[in-house]
Amino acid sequence: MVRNLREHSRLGDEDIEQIKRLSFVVRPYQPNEDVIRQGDTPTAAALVLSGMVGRYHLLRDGRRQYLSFHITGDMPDAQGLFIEQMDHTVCALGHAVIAFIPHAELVRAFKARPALGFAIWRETLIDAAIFREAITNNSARPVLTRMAHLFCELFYRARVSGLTEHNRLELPLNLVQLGEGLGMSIATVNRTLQQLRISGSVEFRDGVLTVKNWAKLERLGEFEPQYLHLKKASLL
Amino acid sequence: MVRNLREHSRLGDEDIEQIKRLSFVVRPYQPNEDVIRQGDTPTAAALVLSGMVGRYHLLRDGRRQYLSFHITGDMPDAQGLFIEQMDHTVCALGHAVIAFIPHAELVRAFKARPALGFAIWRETLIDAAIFREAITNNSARPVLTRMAHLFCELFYRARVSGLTEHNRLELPLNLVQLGEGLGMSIATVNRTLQQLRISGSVEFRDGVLTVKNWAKLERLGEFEPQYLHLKKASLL
DNA sequence: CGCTTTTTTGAAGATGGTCAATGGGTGTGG
DNA sequence: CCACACCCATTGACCATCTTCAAAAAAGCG
Repeated sequence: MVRNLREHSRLGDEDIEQIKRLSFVVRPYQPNEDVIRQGDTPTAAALVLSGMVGRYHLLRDGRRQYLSFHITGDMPDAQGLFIEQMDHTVCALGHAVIAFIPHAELVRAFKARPALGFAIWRETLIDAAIFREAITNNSARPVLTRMAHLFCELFYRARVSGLTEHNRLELPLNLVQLGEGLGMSIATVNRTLQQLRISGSVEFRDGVLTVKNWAKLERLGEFEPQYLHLKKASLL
Repeated sequence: MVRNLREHSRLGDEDIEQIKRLSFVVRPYQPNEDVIRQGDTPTAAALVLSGMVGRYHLLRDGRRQYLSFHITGDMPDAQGLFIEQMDHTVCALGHAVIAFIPHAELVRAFKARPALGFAIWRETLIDAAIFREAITNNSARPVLTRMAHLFCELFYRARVSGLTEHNRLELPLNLVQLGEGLGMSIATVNRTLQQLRISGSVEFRDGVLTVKNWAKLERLGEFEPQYLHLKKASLL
């Protein structure tokens, strides 16, 4: 958590101390298991310790729309701190381990150390920037570009957090979930994956993303990482 | 601003006092004039005093993707407080008047009165909830539902803020901008508007939205306002 | 090995996009 | 006052993209 906040915010020793004093509960999750559901009122904030989680809206007809994907170090429901009712569901994608920090303790820490609150506030703002990019991605880009862009974003974020091995990233998603995130049918997901593979830029198979040619992938996805607001600018 | 924060947050007298002490600069804008541009580093936060503003991403090919629309009382760039570089542009839709409050003063106020900071934090979180809904709307709903949903959201928010006259709302948008917000071509926007008009639920003409049948519009748009996290639950 | 789940493929069809032309309204200048 | 230009809305025809549906192949898993 500390490492992650430092990716984008300056924190003093006392802020770090304050973080270390926070209590928490840890719990593992099965693939596809919900962590918090739409309509719930959480009293603790989740922090991903390992694995991945996703957030999704449930549609009238039972379909899902995935809104974002989160990796180790992310707080996928920080908004629960100041918004009573969840308007979406958070669920584990593969196996995941989550820590829960009581809201009351966090709020107390923010009052003692405003800078800590500002850092987490900033994290929720970056979250919003990622949502904005998803609006643009899903609304205005053709399917190939759209998928390439998502892969760029996921790989880039994982890279910054040190979660990639060389050019590989574990991505516990299936075609259905990819489609539910990108707003395309499973058939199109499959065919688009093939196009990407043929292009030699990236390959996604069996839950592993392998970047063959980052420059090409970035170009295909029209990816410009400024919106992620991370310090390490262009590291690839 | 006070009225708006109170729609969703509890504030004490001292918080209100703190707000009243903030200094600001007011400036009018022409239709389509940019308020803050992608890449800029703002030092003051904008508050809409009258009119409407929109936020948009600029695409490679020069097209725009509108991300959200904001009405009187909104702070469309609160994220600028803790994010240095704008990742999108804010622009006036019709004629608009904007107040600018220096970031430094706001941060000082937050340190003095954490509850005030939490209230504005909450506002940025509701913003994010609106973005999430836009992802779902633009990715997973057919054009008629999608447009109906947007109209529901805009009318509902305006209604809560007391900006509607009976069943009418001034919406300084043209078909191009509607299309750029909903991810559809101008031809489809036009044809979809006609369908809505024929359905007898809503009419949009010459920058005025007229709700003929709210219940029907809500049904068409699969609109469920919980995601707006406003206190006044179902007021229509 | 049988069962389920996931991926892959093909063909048909619908939705929405592109393009091009038309029309209405408004403002400007001759 | 009229002619013209310009912006925005409107319409039609054609076409591309993507979805749907159905079925087969492949991959886990008891």
